[in-house]
Amino acid sequence: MPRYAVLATHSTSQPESEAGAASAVLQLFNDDEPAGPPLLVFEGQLPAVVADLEAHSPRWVMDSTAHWYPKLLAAGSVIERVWDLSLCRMILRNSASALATPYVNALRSTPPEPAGAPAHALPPPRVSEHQGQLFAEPKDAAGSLESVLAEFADQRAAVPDTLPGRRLRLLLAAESAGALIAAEMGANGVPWDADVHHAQLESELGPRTPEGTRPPKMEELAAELRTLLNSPALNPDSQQELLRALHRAGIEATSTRQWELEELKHPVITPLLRYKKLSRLASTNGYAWVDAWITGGRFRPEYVVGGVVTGRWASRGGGALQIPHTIRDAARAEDGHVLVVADAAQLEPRILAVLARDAKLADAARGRDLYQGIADLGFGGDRAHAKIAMLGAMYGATTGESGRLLPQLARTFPDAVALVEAAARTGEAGGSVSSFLGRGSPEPSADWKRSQRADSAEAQRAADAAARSRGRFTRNFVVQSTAAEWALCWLGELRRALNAAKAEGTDLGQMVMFLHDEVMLHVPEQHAQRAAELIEASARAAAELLFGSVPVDFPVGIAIVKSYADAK
DNA sequence: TCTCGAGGCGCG
DNA sequence: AAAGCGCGCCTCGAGA
Repeated sequence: MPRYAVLATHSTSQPESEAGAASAVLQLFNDDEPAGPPLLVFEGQLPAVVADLEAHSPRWVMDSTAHWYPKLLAAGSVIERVWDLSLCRMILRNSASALATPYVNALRSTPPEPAGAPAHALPPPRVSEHQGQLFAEPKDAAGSLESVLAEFADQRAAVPDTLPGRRLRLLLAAESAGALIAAEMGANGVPWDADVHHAQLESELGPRTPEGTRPPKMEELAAELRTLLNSPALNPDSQQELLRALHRAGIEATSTRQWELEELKHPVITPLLRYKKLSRLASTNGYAWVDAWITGGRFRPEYVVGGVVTGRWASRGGGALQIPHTIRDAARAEDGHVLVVADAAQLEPRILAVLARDAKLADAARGRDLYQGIADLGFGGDRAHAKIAMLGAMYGATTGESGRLLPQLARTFPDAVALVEAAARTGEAGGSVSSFLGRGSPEPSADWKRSQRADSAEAQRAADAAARSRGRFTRNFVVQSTAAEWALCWLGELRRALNAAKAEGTDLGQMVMFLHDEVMLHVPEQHAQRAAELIEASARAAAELLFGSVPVDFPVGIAIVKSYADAK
């Protein structure tokens, strides 16, 4: 009964045999004792070996779930639990809850990873306590057995047996589980009806034209713009040309942003805004997008766990997290199925209520409509103002209506406002803040630190602006990162529940999409209600797992629909 | 010719 | 209605 199954790349100088190269090496552990020698696994045999071992529910240990798991999934092998070294490494690097072991210190002394780089393509630093140095160029991104074993031990040793340590351990487990879910969702994909999408494009843009040419309805609008602006050669895709043409027509715009154009009164504004809308649709989610991303009736994006500093997922390719509402009608359940779409209602202010132990805000958060609750307690029932004030407090708004409403919010919910203000002050001073489970905000960059040593009035203004900007980041970080943890726990609990149901013989369907605080399941029609119940139970379990017993509700809105467009 | 930043806008 | 946070993708155009 192996407790851990460590998966690594088999590195050898031996020439490939007739059977092919050994692609992987497996080391099983009973508790902390190796259960026999490492096991070489040849190309193509790995999924079967994994599936066999999975009967014992080991925790798999691997450098990168994103590297290994898609191959296993493609062969039908599902993993229950994993410890993802790459993801844990990123968390430990920034976490104030991690012990300052040589391993953690070595991580912290490496230069920050380039922002936005693909998580599994980052060069994984190899740390050896014996040599006390980092190897910048690993032989293989999937890791050798020696390095995987060493780093696993290093990572476990970096988590103390304290309350912050136990929370950190939960975070590492949840992040790793997220890697499994992300790979599974990516493999499942959102059921996508290309015909519906094409019909939508045709009605908006007109019939498909050759690549590199303007769709008919955009061409018509472009002609109209040229006439209205008296600019026969205008290319409306060029901001510079467009701005010049607007100025020539006496329109005093400083940019071509939608919101600025909307303020202006001129016959050209309406067709121009229409052109920009269509242009966006055509270029980002047009015919080419369907060609590139819809295969076998599914949209299969790549989710990037750990791709956002706050712990949210990012995505790569297809703009999976930015699917516009206008084309969501193309996300359609297959025959005999429905989409069960659930979203956590006003997640971030509810999280703030817990973080700040703000009893008043917790009162407001009891029930479905938190903003109405805030309005009733502090804004004379004015929901719109309550919402603007709350969002402004979490984002750091200083101007406009949102800024003006902040004092009113602070009077009613002093603890909640004090918490985000304190996070802002910490960030402005160059400090770091943390999520509830211990995901730390990144250190300020070297440029930022340099900016704070201003030697002139002008530089001082820039320094202050940079400080305020970082304050807004850390202010939001505490809320967004903890919300991401709640969502991760929600997904983890839901996955466990779905797998348990499956083990008992009921296939409730697949998780097919995740969007920060929203999850979509593709479910056999007859099980829709049961799936909805599991989603709600998972939300309650997530809050309990994360926070224990707290007086804040985390309601989820659930829609059972055939088309994603009908989800809200 | 290619790369890369800015501007803009889609999502939460 | 936009503003304050976090992202990814597209186009243009400047510069190597």
